[in-house]
Amino acid sequence: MNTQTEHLTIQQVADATGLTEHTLRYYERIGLIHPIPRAGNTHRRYTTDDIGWIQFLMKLRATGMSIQDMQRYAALQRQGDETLAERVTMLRTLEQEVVAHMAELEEHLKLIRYKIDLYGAAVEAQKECAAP
Amino acid sequence: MNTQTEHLTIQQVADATGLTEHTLRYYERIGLIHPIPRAGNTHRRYTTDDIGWIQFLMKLRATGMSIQDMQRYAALQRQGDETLAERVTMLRTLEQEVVAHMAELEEHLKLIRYKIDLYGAAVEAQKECAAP
DNA sequence: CTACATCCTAGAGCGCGCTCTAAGTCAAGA
DNA sequence: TCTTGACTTAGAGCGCGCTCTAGGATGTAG
Repeated sequence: MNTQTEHLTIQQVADATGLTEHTLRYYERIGLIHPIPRAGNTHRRYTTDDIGWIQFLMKLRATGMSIQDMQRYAALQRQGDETLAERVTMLRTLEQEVVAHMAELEEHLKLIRYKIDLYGAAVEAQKECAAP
Repeated sequence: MNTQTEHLTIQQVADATGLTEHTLRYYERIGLIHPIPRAGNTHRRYTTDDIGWIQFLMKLRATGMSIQDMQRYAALQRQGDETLAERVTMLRTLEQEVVAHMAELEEHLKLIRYKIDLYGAAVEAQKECAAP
């Protein structure tokens, strides 16, 4: 299951994920990321698995999941398999929220496009009137 | 073009739109809503047109447009027809952003569903093992 | 050994979008 | 006349999700 191959610095992980070093430390502090083992008891050494988890976190964020819910999810994840059912429940809830959000966006997109067409035509008309 | 029929109190507008009175005053203060005329020089009296505009604002917000951009849009709107072209440009930009955002959500939705299926199956397997 | 980059922690600060407070005005009804 | 309650303003406060600072420790190349 684990494919921990490298020992990556925080900078490398920042580059790989697009998060800043600040944010990576912050995520660890608030429990979104497990306590990263240290080289010489100070400098963090991440694994490629950690990058995978961080990228998953970023996807959860991008769907609109709150930090609080992500903390809950991360805590469950760390507790192991007996929390699978609860995690599935969380994901199902998220799925429904995302679907609803997309439907709302779709709806608003229609209005935006309607206005673009309407105003776009008016702009064309303005140009004609301005012409000799 | 205008269909101003009623003179509505701020409370009625709050009820009609779902915004709070606080937020309505805030939106007016920062220029998202034009200065609402007053009854007896104090109490605001909205029109049904105002409600339409506010509902449009709420849709812009729901698409993710920032307050700053909405201020710009509202200012253009008040300047009149010669700003139509610029407003169309803003709407086109917004359209693209919404489309991109929806594509991202769609992508993440796939992952969420994949995990639901995967973990869901694992949960079923757990139940079977627990059974006599 | 020195210089320099990189990393560390704890905690303060920030931008956004509201949300609420305090103190006061005003109008209508008992 | 008095009370009640809806409304007003200016400005403070808040929750979120980072983002940055200060001050210090550590690792690596020359």
